Amino acid sequence: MLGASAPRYAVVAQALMRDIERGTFKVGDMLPTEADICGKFGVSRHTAREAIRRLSDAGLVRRRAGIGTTVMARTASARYTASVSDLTELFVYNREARLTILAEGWVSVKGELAALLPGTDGQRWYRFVAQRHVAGATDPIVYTEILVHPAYEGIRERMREPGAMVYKLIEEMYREQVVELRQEISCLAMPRKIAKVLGARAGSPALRVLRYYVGQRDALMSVSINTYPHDRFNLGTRWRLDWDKKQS
Amino acid sequence: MLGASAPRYAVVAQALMRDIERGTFKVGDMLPTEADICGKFGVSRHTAREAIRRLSDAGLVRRRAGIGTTVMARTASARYTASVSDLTELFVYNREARLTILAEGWVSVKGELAALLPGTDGQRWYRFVAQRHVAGATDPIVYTEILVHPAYEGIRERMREPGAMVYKLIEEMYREQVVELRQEISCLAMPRKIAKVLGARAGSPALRVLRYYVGQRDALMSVSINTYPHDRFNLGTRWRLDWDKKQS
DNA sequence: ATTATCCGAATGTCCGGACATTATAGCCAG
DNA sequence: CTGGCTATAATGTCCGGACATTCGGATAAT
Repeated sequence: MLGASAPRYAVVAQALMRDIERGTFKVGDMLPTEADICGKFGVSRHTAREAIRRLSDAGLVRRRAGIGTTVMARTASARYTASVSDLTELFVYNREARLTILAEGWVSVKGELAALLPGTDGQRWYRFVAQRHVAGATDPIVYTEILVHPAYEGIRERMREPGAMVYKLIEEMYREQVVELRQEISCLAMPRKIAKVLGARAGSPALRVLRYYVGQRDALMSVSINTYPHDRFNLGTRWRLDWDKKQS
Repeated sequence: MLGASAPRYAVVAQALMRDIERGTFKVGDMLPTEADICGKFGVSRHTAREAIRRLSDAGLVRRRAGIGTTVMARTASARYTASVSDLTELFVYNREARLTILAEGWVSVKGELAALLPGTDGQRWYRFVAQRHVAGATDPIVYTEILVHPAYEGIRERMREPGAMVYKLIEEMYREQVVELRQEISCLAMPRKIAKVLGARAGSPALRVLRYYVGQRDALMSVSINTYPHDRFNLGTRWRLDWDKKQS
């Protein structure tokens, strides 16, 4: 399995992983303590810790001071991950596109809207109706409806600045980070009203992208409803395999 | 910055990070050696290593035996990442959907197809035309055209097995892993031919999902072209913020 | 019965030292 | 000038020990 010259901690880690995979230590069980491992393998505590650290890095175990080491997973699951350094990278053309606000104001969350905003029934959110278009192009590339939680209504003063992005403004003005972005993509026939704004044919294929901006403790901060004409949308994602969370 | 009770290695790590961010150590520069850090901060080598390990885990530096520690980035870039344990999770309904092959055979890569398969002009690939449908439903949920590199043609023998997935078969039969999946989503009017198979209206909104399965050394292993009717597609992705590659 | 305190067990932090491995640079012989 | 050897410097591995911190449970006090 491992070469003769493999470091001792690697040998110990390998053995422990094998035991976890075989079920000798089941998920939820406690791994032997560091002292036990030192004794069983005849290594120093430093080496035992180095081995356990590997398991921890791989997400196989969880360590807690005063408690011990708990087995969390049976195998070091290889995962496919996609990653961007900035959310704007997800928005294809949006980065260089300019936002033009068509209308704005307070709305009560009810009916159709309440279905979109879970757990906010009855609240009043601030809404922007806007479009984005790139310099030079005649038609906009997206029609967007942006809903902002009342706690962050202050951003409305700066939404007309060039390059304004809702989540960036919230992070700047309120020092609260967007911790999660949920994105849902579906497809529909271009509604007549939106078609007019976008200069597209009503009924032609269109993409609907829902984006939920979520902060700490699952707090919903903002939602945007984006409608793209079929000829102005293309979303690419690269999913790469990595089992070790390190190894850039 | 750090509390009075912060561990020493954390203090050292913080100081080093600050120096990197301020440009005292620029990207490409060598970080001081472990011995230097021991001296400058008055800590043991173990503590210095623990501190540097933090930087390494954060992707800020790269360590090489015999060389030293090189600065790789100025800031521990917070990244938004999405992750799945299995590629099938990306395919929404596909997991429980059954594949039915409508046609198969060898095709020469040229013209329209060559534009889709970069650098394979003139090769002969194996092609499946298929559909997937879930038990109970009358109409299929997706029309799919699967192209397989000639090196993996052997999978055709097992493609009719229930639950067959191209990339799983390649991994099983050829012991080569799919290291990367590139996915491109766009939108189009449902083509007449496909509409017939799917039981959808020609010209109605449809989603086109292109998937490139890539192995080691950027080797293109398989490509699939999927067409979904608008009412049978919904793609959700969760992007989470994490600056430390650990911290499950 | 409830609360407070103490103790033991486990991981976390930190020190000192020793030798192994890896890569560079420079010297030297061919 | 080229090839190989060696010295050197850096990180990697490993040991031993010590004390700190954290947590759960047992014990004692209310």
